[in-house]
Amino acid sequence: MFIGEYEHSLDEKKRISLPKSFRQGLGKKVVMTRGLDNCLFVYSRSAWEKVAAKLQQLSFAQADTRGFNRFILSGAAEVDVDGAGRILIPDHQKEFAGLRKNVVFAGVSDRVEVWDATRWNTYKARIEKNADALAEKLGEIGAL
Amino acid sequence: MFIGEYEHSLDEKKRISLPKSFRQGLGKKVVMTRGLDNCLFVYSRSAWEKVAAKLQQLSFAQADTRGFNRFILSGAAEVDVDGAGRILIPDHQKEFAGLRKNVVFAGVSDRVEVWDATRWNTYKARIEKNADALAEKLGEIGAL
DNA sequence: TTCATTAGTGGGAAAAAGTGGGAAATCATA
DNA sequence: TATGATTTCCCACTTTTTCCCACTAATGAA
Repeated sequence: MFIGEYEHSLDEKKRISLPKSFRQGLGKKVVMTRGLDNCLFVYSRSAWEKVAAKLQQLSFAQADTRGFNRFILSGAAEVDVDGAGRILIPDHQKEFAGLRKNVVFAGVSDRVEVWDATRWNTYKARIEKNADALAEKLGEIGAL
Repeated sequence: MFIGEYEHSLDEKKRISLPKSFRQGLGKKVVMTRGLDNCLFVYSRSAWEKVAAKLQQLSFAQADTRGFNRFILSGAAEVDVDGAGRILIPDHQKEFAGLRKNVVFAGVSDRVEVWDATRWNTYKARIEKNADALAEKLGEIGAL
């Protein structure tokens, strides 16, 4: 269970250190994928295998499942964690998530999300503002 | 399981190096076929045999499955990987996929796709735009 | 306060991946 | 058989990646 928010910086070699508290849960090899709202998702290898197994059941005959597979799989990357606890962000993912120097790691239950700090702050401001309203909605459907 | 996106360049001799991370999974001989959406599919020999077996199960009675068989099979070629990890793209496939100098390799489950970089970027922009709809689908199959 | 420890960061050197091009070998054509 | 074109093999250059070490700021204990 990953929780918490950490801001780290991406260096010129596109390396970034994982927050210490996430390292054990993620292991020495992680899989990063394109996520929603322009962030990246980071999974441990075992968590990723569950996702991958489901995707393999989809056929390539339909255009939308082809697109779906390409979005998830070609947008993913298996990444090694180096001796200092850092990972290397692939170019296409850096671009997708609009990462600049300041990057936020956010723990969200079974995955870690990677955000550009500016985008994160904008997004966070919005959800903080709407938190009360969201809570009411969730209450109505019996989630809380 | 192939994942990730890599951009390499096709040289004047129509050679192109396979991304390092795909080489082991593909082996020393690969099968390339016409793919869907104007890209090429690259399979390892063993993965290709599974695809071929599935195609053989399709009936010859219907005109469209005959056509599909021809599309895949007649456009296929077995290609050797050279000492530097490069393959030679046959002329008709180069033309089919509209490959110019910049070429993208995309790992998609059991196959590697080969795209002209420009076409890929256009296609990718489209699927990224539809990410929300795709995400709902992901939710349905319980993958995320 | 001082010292030791550790997380995060930066940079240099070695290694490897990707790329280009020449020479030998092969094939086709006259 | 001779000639030219194409293919194959090999070597070399350049850029990128990897590995390792070192610095700094923060933390906590003595």
